[in-house]
Amino acid sequence: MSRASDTAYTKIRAFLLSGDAAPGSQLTEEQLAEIAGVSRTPVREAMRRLETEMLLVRSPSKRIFVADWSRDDIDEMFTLRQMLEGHAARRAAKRLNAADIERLEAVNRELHDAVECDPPDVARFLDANRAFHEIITAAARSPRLAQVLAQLVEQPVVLRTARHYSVDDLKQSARDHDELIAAFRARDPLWAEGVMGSHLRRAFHTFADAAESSMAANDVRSVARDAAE
Amino acid sequence: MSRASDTAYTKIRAFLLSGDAAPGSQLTEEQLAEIAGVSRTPVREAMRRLETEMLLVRSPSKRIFVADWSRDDIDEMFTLRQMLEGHAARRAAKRLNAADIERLEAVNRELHDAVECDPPDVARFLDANRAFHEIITAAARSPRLAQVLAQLVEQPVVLRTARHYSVDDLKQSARDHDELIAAFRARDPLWAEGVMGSHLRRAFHTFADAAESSMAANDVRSVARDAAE
DNA sequence: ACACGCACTATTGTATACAATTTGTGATCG
DNA sequence: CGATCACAAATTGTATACAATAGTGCGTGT
Repeated sequence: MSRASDTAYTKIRAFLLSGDAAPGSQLTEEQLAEIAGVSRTPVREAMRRLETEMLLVRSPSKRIFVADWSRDDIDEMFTLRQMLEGHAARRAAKRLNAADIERLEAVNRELHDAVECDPPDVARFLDANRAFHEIITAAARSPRLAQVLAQLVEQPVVLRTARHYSVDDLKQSARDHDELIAAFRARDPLWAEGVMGSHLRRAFHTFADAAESSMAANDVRSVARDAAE
Repeated sequence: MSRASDTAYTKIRAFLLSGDAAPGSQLTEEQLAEIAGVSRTPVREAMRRLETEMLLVRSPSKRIFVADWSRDDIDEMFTLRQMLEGHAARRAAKRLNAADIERLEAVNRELHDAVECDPPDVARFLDANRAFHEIITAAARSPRLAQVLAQLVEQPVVLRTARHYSVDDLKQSARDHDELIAAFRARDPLWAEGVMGSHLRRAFHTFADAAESSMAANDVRSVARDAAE
């Protein structure tokens, strides 16, 4: 993270996830430069990245605002992820070798541990979860697919989702991973795709249910603030 | 196109498609700045965009090279497009209104005209084709889907593909569009998805066949140069 | 009172100079 | 002869100053 533009990216991203950034509010390059502690030049590069990740949006007159996702946006995100990660799982099933599966199991043991300790360690869960999905994406051996997915898997959403998980949800998530590994061992692409699909779709509903019960209006703003505490 | 960074984007892109840029060759920011006639700052922004579109590639040491697509890359691109545009067609079938369909028909009449005149007007065909697909993508009403697709539909590939089209291929393409419109009129999502799928998959094979027969090695370089004349 | 326009402010866009990093080259030593 | 280190050249990265543009508010004329 030595490069200033990477520093800027990381810090601005952290700022956007911290909850101090109200969705829909305007930001200026200078503000962000101050937050990141670098000049505007690297900030602009970081902004481009955050824009393609849709964490920031630009008005027609080039001013920048904190993204404000509707429930439909989140739905669409999970739908696309299901389609693309399902495809990744299908390809991975044909390509994963014994060593890869070994790594998946190691990561998933870590994930189980994070869930079963008391209290569950959500940060560790998230790390292991991300590693797990990344191994599968990498095994699909499709650079474009990997790139598109990276752009689509907004960690803020994953984070918010995980915060709404009950212990049972977390355990079910770990069991999904177990079953995925089984599908990979069997080299069964359709099994893998199916498990991945229900895994992600359930995640969406966990999020949507929690969001609905914890907010008044039909958007996710209050959830964002809630999750950020 | 007043902004220098947009100018840079357009000009560099044109340069990359012109064939003067040998795939795999290194470029420097300064060279590109000269080509675009602006300073390095806007060039860097343009480069970021071209990088996410995978027209440019960066080495680990941050040097930039003209992208060099393998046959597998192209295959993967069409596969992802089929998946995502199929999804778009499915959604569009449920959302297109009478006016939208009217516009689709107008664009497709234009496309038919471009094909049926002698000799066929490939540039007009490409314009109409792009417009047609964009109407459908827009009708899917999914900003993320639209963004991902825009990134995936590399015009260079579409261009190369179209250059290999015979008159019959062009006519079949126009007929596919006719059938898509019929599916939309019937509001049948699965019909629309199916037609879109075969439409794109056939395009891939037209490209792959032509590429194979017109080159010695197992890559697309010679095709790229050929298409660029 | 309201619309219009004009100046002023805030913000983004571009160029350039300089710093940091990487790569290439050649001399020196084993 | 080959490896390695040091230094030079090429390239990318960052900061800053200035230019262009969009938004804001105030004053004036009707």
